[in-house]
Amino acid sequence: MRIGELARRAGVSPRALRYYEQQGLIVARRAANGYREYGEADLRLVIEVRALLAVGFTLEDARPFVACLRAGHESGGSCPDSVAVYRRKLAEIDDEIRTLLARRAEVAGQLSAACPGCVLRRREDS
Amino acid sequence: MRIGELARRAGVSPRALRYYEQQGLIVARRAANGYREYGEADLRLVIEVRALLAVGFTLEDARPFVACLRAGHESGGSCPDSVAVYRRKLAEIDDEIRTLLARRAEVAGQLSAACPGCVLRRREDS
DNA sequence: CTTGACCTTGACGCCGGTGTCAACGCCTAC
DNA sequence: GTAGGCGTTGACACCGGCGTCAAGGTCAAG
Repeated sequence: MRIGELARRAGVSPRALRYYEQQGLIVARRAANGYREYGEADLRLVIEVRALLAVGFTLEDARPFVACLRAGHESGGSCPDSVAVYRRKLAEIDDEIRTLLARRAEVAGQLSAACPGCVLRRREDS
Repeated sequence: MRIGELARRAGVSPRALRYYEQQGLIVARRAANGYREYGEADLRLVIEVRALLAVGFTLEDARPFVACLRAGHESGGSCPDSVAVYRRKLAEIDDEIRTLLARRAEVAGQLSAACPGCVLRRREDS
């Protein structure tokens, strides 16, 4: 199938697919006229990438997953490199959550300091 | 004082101060030779802005705080517009935290699905 | 032959807060 | 005079994942 059909089926834009190829993920073979030709397996790759992007992964993060699928594994996350990325991502997310919680506390503190009584309506702000 | 001294005292770069001015915050008066001239009050403004940026506010968010300080209030957060920004920011932060928690759960779920036993070492992943 | 839907590559725009460089002016000290 | 340490404006670079437009090639249907 060509890029338009794959894009429709995967729910992405052709531009995104070309970008993925430019980044070295999901490289298509070319027809005689220069058009990109994709197979069914590529649809799975795109869906995997989109799922990863949706949960905050970068394209760089998605690389091992694509490689894992292309290596024939049923799940993109079942290879050691993918698992490593999973772990790293979990750590990053935890860091961000901690940062946000600290910020939230800081902002809430500033608010209650600048405008006493403004935050009181809630209970668990101690 | 001129821009270099203010920058040193506030712990920011002259470039940042020019940018704040370009954005309409902390506009300096000009000396005869065109140099920016700042007063002590401006130091407080810069410090306020930096404190807000440090907790995730944008320059746009910082605007009411600067206006509040320039209006003579002791705290930049004690004006109604500032309080509104505080509240909005708290809501935004809470949203981000919720999003991150959902992502964390999703990633942890995918990891445990792709690699059963990888996540088991911890207890509170239910 | 022409239309029109599809494809190609290349390149700029976006967002925010700067860093960095260019090319120049001001002012003091030697 | 001149060195050099300050200031000025203007403009490009960055990051990521595309959107969007430009200018053109391909191919099937009418």
